[in-house]
Amino acid sequence: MPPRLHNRPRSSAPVFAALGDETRLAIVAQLSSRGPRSITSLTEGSSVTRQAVTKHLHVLNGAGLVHCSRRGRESIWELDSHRLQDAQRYLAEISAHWDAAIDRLRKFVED
Amino acid sequence: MPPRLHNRPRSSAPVFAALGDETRLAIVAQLSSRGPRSITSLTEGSSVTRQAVTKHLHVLNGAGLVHCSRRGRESIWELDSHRLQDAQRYLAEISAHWDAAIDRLRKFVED
DNA sequence: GCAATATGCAACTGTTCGGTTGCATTCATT
DNA sequence: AATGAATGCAACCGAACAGTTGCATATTGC
Repeated sequence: MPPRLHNRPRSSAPVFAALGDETRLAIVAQLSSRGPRSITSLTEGSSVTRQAVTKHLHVLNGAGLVHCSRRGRESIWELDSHRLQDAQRYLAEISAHWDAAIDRLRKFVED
Repeated sequence: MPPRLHNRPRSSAPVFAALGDETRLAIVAQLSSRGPRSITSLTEGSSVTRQAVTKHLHVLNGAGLVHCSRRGRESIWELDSHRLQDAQRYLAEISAHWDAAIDRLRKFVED
């Protein structure tokens, strides 16, 4: 593996921000369940304009959650699960840590 | 367990939106690691105003991530891990489902 | 070549958001 | 009762955001 510089752990906040919109979350869910799709295909399932979907895709791309590849006249967007898993781990750590602390507190109070 | 009406599974988008801000994520992390705290105590660790912290706490509260209880002249804010775990599960499902689909696709292509 | 399809780009709009400042209120302590 | 500490409330501001419309560009298929 090549050594990578600038490798400090980036915050998960941008990922959460990207997922914090109903439309975008729906896009992510659709990509996850129905596989890589074109913009028009993604727009059909949505209630907003194609351009709105395009914008959301770029936001998701900026958060490292999706990437696209051109195929003919359409661009196929695909999910990228790494950041998703990072965010998931982050949440797991926080709630686990919290629950452990609460448990300790409860046992302490019960004495 | 009392039967709860209006129990349809609420979207995780509001939770993600609440976590999608650096300041709020820092507050959550601080509550998780240092336990329930007052607003002033949370403000000390932050770079913004007390009122800003207050606003963020209300946003987190709106997403069901924290709750507060008055003690004397200070209000103690506490983490609420349920929604956090919901969101975590949601992310786990999405990425797991996606990875499984990708695996199937790879095996299919390799034939 | 031409019509239809798929996307890209840019400007514009109303709303939400993060943050601040100023002032009022509540509570503890002496 | 009076001072200080902790919080609540409200108005305000600039920036970011979600979404739209209009038009340009590229690609497919007949």
